[in-house]
Amino acid sequence: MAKEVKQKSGARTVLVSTSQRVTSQRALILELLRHSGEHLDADELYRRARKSNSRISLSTVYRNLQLFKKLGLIEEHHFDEEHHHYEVKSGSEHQHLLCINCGKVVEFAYPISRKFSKDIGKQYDFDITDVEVRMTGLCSSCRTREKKQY
Amino acid sequence: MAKEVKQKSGARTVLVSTSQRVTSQRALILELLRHSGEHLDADELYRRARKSNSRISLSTVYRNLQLFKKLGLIEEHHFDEEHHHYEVKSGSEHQHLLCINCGKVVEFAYPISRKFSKDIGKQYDFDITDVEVRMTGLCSSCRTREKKQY
DNA sequence: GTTAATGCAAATGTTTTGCAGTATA
DNA sequence: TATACTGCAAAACATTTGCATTAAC
Repeated sequence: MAKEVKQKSGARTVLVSTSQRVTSQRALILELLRHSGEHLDADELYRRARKSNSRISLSTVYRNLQLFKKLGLIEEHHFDEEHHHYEVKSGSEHQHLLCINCGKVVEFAYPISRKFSKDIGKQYDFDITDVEVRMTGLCSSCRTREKKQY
Repeated sequence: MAKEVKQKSGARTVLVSTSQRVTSQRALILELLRHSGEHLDADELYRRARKSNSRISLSTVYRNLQLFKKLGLIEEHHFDEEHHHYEVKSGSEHQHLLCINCGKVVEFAYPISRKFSKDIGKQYDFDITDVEVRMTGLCSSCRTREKKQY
């Protein structure tokens, strides 16, 4: 199991220790994920990466996102039905609040989840490794112009 | 906003009241969703539907799943990255426990979520309509043959 | 120098769409 | 009978893969 790593140098360590190569593309993708507060999808990441490296390919982005996920460097979220979104693992548990209208994502801390997951795990005989809480609704700005159209 | 409907006749009412037609395909799809305890994906639903109606098309399945979702008759889940899974709305809050190895899904009740979502909603000025808790881990049977391969 | 990683293009798999025909209201 | 719904085939979309080239070790 890959250990949790949060720092730039940490990511390098993980790559080296699992005998993967530290390429400029990997460094760039991690850099972009780390510095954007948002949750990026593969395509957005690709678009931004091209600004620094115009020859980078979308498959490289996909391949490395998979790798980083496997190594535990990033987390994957399924906010909407279209794309996956990625963010670097922060270490601290955090959950998501999602506006169904504008798609805004807010993170919040949910400290009880640890005790709670222990209980549920015991009850159903599951060895729980991850808890995700997602709340959806209308954010304040969308609420003011209160029209949800289908 | 569509009102919550749980019964067969209820679904018909919703369709009629929104001036949609009650077709045999729609009845069949709802029937299948209602009677399988599992969370089906579009393709599985299609496969099962063909047993009763061999001429039904996959696009009809997709189109109607979208419609039912919009009408609030069913819920959509993104358990894995490949497909969406659907289940009829039960009314009662329930959350999911997911085995990362075999994909088994267990539902459990999480009663605190209502109070909790109220707090979070107030804090971030969100009007929260839906809470989803998803825990992932290893189920007991997968745990016994403890090999997670990548 | 070896071998893993890349870029490209082509393939895959899921979901959507246009349109002519069919069935519901 | 009017028109919403269906089935089909083709399109669109995200994601993956094969392979020759390039770069990290």
